[in-house]
Amino acid sequence: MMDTTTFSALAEPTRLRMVEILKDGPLSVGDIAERLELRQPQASKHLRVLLEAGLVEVEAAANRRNYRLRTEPLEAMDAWLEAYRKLWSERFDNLDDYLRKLQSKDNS
Amino acid sequence: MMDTTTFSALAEPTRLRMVEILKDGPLSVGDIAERLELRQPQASKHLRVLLEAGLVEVEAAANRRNYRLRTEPLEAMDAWLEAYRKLWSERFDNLDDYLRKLQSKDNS
DNA sequence: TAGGAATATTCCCGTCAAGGAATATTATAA
DNA sequence: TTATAATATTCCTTGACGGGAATATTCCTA
Repeated sequence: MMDTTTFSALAEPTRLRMVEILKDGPLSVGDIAERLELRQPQASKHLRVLLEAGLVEVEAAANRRNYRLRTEPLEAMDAWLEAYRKLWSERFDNLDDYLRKLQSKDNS
Repeated sequence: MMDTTTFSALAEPTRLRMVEILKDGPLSVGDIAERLELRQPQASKHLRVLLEAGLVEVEAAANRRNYRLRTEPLEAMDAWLEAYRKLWSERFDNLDDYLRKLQSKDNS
């Protein structure tokens, strides 16, 4: 059973971009706001949602607050997806079978 | 760049359950409503969202409409996750390194 | 301790999504 | 063609969400 909180958090385009930006390392609120061309309050608000979803963590550094990506929810998504991967690999196998049959017909 | 449509669709618990139920094969609206204890209109409405998100496809069969899971959006999620997998595998590697160092210290 | 930079929070407003109930639509069978 | 089963759509209401603007908070530094 997958927690929909992660999906909710990532369903907002700005927050998805935040996650993508944070992939390369922690950033302060100001940096994030600047890169995404957001006003600071909006950045803080979206970061709060990501924080409560467990997708980021904060570390206070002097005046700044550095947000770092947390991978646990993404790992959970990855694990959730596991049950579905066989669906498209099966299809691929079927196609593979089909192509093999075609080839053996060609050779006969 | 990941389309947030998939996340939006899956952010709703009922729709996520629909996807999970459809993993084992196509189902009619009535079957879905029954299994999830939904009223039929709500089932239809949620299925419409999934349909527009490309997460399901419909096939009319007599009086029924059978909804089948489509894997493309899930494959896209899987591909999107790829860029993040190294984040937790790296951590694992670091832990692995750490444990190796501990062990070599023990042996000295 | 006062000032200022960085960040968080609150309030307000408009929009949108979801459920309930009723109704419309489609297709089958008699 | 008509009755009925299965499904879709509409209307209504309510609550949550996101942006803007203003303000509060926190922490450093002079």
